[in-house]
Amino acid sequence: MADGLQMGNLSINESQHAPQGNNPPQGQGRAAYIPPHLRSRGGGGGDSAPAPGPGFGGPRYSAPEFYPSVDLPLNLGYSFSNGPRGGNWANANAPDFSPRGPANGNFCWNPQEQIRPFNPHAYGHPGHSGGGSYSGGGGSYGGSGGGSAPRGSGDGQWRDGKHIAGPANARVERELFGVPNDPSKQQTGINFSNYDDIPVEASGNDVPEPVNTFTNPPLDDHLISNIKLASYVTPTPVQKYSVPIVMNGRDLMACAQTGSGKTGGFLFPILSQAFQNGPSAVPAQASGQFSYGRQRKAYPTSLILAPTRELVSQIFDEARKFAYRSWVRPCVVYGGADIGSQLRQIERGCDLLVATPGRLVDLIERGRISLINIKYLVLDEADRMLDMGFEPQIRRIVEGEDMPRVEDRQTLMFSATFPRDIQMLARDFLKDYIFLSVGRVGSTSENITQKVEYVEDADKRSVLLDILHTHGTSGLTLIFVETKRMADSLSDFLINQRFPATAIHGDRTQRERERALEMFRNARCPILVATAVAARGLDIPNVTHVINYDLPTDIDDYVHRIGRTGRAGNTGIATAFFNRGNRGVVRDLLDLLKEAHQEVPSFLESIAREGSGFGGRGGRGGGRGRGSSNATRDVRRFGGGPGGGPGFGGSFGGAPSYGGSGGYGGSGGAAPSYGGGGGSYGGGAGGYGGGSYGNPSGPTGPSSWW
DNA sequence: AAAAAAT
Repeated sequence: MADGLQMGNLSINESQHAPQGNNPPQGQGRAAYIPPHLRSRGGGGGDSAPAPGPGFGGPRYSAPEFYPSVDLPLNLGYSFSNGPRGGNWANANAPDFSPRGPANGNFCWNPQEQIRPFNPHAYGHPGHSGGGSYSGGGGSYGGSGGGSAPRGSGDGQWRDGKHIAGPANARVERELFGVPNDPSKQQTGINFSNYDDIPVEASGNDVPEPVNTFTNPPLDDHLISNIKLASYVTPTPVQKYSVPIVMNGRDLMACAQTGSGKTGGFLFPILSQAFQNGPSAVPAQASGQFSYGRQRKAYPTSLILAPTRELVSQIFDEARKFAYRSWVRPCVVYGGADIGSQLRQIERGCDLLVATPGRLVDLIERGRISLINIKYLVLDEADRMLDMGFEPQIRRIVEGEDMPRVEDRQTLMFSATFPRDIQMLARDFLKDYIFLSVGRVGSTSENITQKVEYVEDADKRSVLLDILHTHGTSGLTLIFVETKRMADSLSDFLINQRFPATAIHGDRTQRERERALEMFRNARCPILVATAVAARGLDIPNVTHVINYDLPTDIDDYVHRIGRTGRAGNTGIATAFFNRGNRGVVRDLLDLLKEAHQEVPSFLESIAREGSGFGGRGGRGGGRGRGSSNATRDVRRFGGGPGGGPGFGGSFGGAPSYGGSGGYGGSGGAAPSYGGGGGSYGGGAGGYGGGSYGNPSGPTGPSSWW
C-alpha cells in the first residue's frame, strides 16, 4: 500500500560502510537516470529539447568567451558562468596555504588581531584558506584583478546537451577538500561506523527505497567523483533516504541535525540532477526584460535558506566541493558584508544560491535576483529561522515573489524539531511530502559525557579556570554564555589569564565573527566563547569540550549546544554550570541526563523536588512538555488535535527520545501515545486522530491535519 | 530574556 511507513535502523549488514579506500562501485553502465518528474516534461535527458518551464531542462546558456561557436539563443547578456575574467578568487595569489598560515605572530588572543583585513565574500573562505593568509601581500580580495585565477567550482560547462567537466586543479582541490592528514583542513574525518546506529524512519506515500551506496544510478558520475574527493565513503542514514526521495521528485520534511549529514542529503541529489539535466531555460517573460544591455539579474535554479551567516557559509563551502568542475556555480549571500562583491559574484553566474533571508530579500528588491527559475527550494534549520523571526521574510520569498508554486518546484525542509509553526510551514510549502525523522548522532552512545556542576555565578570564573587548566589543550573548547556582553567580558578575562580565547556573538562585525570562527577551527585559538549564534548547525570538528557557562532556559538549546561536541561519532565532554538560577530547566535537564544514561548529581534531584511544588513545571504531562517542541513525528499521520499530541514517548531503536509528555497543553484531547520508553513506534493506544495521510484529497483533507 | 538578521 502506498501509505508506507518504513523504519530503518540502518545497521551493519545493511550499510556498506567500507573502510577508507574501499570505494564503492560506480558508473557501471551509466544508465542515465531520469527522474520521473522530469520524464513527463520531455526535458529529462540531457540531449532532449529544452523544457519550457523551470527545471533543469535544457540548454540555458553557454559561455561565449570560451566557446564562441555555440549558439546563444536565449542568453544574450545572461549570467555567464564561465566568464574568463571571473578571476577574483581570493587567495589566488595569497602567499600561504599551509594549514598553519604564515608565522607572523598572529596571536588570536590579541583583540587587535581580530580586525584584520579580510573579505568574507572572497572565495578564499575561512573554511578553506589557511588561517592568517588574508593580510598577506598580493592577495586580491573581491577586486576584479584576479586575472586567471582558477575557479573553485562551477568551471565546467553544459554544452550540446552534455556536461563537460572543467579541468582539475590541484590548488583548488587542496583548498576545497583539504590536505590529507591535516585535521584542521580535513573536515571529513568521519567515523562512518558510528552512523549505523542512527535510527531513521520515513513515512508518506510511496517512500522510495533507500540507497546504500554512492553509485550510479541514481547519482551522477561527476558528483560521485567529487564525493570521493571529499572522502565520503558511505551515505549517512539521512542521505540514504533523502537521495532517492529528492531524485524521485518528492518533497521532503526532515527532522535531522546538521551532524547527520543533511547538507549532503540535499546537495547530492540536487547537484546530481543538475549535472545530468543541465541548466534550465529562462522563461520567456524573464528573458524578455533584459534584451537591452548587460544582464544583471541572476536566475538561480536552487535556493537554500538558512538562519545564520556562518551556516550559509558552511553550506556554501560544501556546495563548492560537490560542484567542483561542474557547470553549476554556487553563490552565497548574507548580511553584514559588502553587498557589492556579492553582486559581482552573482552576476558571474548563480545556479545554486545559499542565502540568509534578509539579504536575499534585499537583493530581490534591488532586482538582482529572480526566483522564477527555482527548481529546488531548501529551508535549512527551519525551526531556528522561525525562532529568529524570519517567517515574514521567508513567506515573502516563497509566496510573495516570483518563486514557482508548490507544484512547480521541489521543496525540502529540514528542522531539528517539528512544532506547530513548522507544521504550518510544511503544510503551505510542501506537497505530498515524505516525512523523515533521523535520530541524533551520538545521542544513544556515550559519545558525549555530560557533567553538571553546581556553581554559583560568583564562582563561575574560577571554576572555569580550573577546568581549562585541567582539561589541557588537546582539543577545542566551546564555552556558551547567555549574553553578548558576557561573551565579551569572559573572553577578555580569559585572554588576561593568558588563555588563547576569542568570542563570537551577534554584536561583533561579520569580519570579526568569521575571524573568530576560523581561528577556533584551525586551533590557533582553541577556546571560543559564544552566544546562541554558534549553538546550532555549525559543524566544527575536534570540539572536545562544550562548557555551558550559562545554561540556556530551553532544553532544546542545551541539546544543540552539547551537540557541537561528540560530532560524527567522536567523543566529547559537556560540562554545565548549574545553580538555582537555572531551576527552570532542572526538570528537563534531569530527564535528559537519565535518558542519555548520564550521571545525575543529587543536587539536581533535590532542586527538582523543591521546584515541583509550585511554579515549576507542574510535573509531567502538564504544561508545554519537551515533546511538544521536539516532537519529530509525522503529524499528518499521527497528529492529534491542535495541541499537537504527544511526542514519541519512546523513540525508535532505543535512542533517547526528546519527545516528552504533554503537547502544548492545548485542546488536543485524548491524543494517542506512542511507545512507552525505549519503545516501539506505534505501540500506543488510541487511533490516529484525524490523520488523513495517504488520502490527502479525501474527506479529511490536509486542512484537518491539525 | 537573549539572540539573530537587511541597511
